[in-house]
Amino acid sequence: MVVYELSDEQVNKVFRALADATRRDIVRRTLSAEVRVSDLAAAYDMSFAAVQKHVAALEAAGLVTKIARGRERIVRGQPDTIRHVQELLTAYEDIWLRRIARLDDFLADEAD
Amino acid sequence: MVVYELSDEQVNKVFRALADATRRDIVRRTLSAEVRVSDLAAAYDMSFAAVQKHVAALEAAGLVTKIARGRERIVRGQPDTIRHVQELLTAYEDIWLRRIARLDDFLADEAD
DNA sequence: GTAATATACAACCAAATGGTTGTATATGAG
DNA sequence: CTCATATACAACCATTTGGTTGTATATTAC
Repeated sequence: MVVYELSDEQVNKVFRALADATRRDIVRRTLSAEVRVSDLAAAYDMSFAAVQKHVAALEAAGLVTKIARGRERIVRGQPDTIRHVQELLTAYEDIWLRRIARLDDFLADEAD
Repeated sequence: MVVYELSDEQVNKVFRALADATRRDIVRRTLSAEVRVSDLAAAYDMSFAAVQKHVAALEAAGLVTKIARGRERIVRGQPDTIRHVQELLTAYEDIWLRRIARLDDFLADEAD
């Protein structure tokens, strides 16, 4: 049920974006409510520009989108991308399960 | 059903480790079969030491384990850690779903 | 015992990352 | 119109990353 494949580079960006506690917190906040960039900036002990960069990284990864509302920018989390990563990890689990299945078959054959 | 919580730093390492196509490929290979470090090194167009570093990053993240067998090191994927990341992402989806539920409640109240 | 193999690890380097400050621009308030 | 607010973005810097080569050590093969 995958809508479109992400390129390796896109997948890199998504995982890279999630590899930072501040960015994960931004994703959490923007999934539960729409917030302005300055709301986010107020939440962390770093400069506005630093938070801006984190939001930009998340946006490039497709984990959030920014829409203009007057002079403000509303940041919204993108659950679709989260789901996409989950599907990717499920594919890894499937690889593992197939291996287990092969081992089971092997053991069953041995028992004959 | 989370067995133990991963620290922010551990989560960082896991996502960081997955943010590289070579490392994701190593995870795939080691999930479907046990391979030696040199088997992996033979698979990529980079030095043995570079592959060693990738394996070390995955090991630090808990995505693979290395066990000694004579002079060889057998690398095995760790599906538990994959599953842990999936659970983490499910928590994000839940945040989103709770938001949707709140919005639904709000709309239902409006309709009264 | 000697040679070959498998791995480990240090030192080095270029590029990317994650922060900073400073400046510019667009919008809203009075 | 003027001032304050919200954002954008460039330049800079220290640290980390992802690769390299070179050297050392442990195990296996002959």
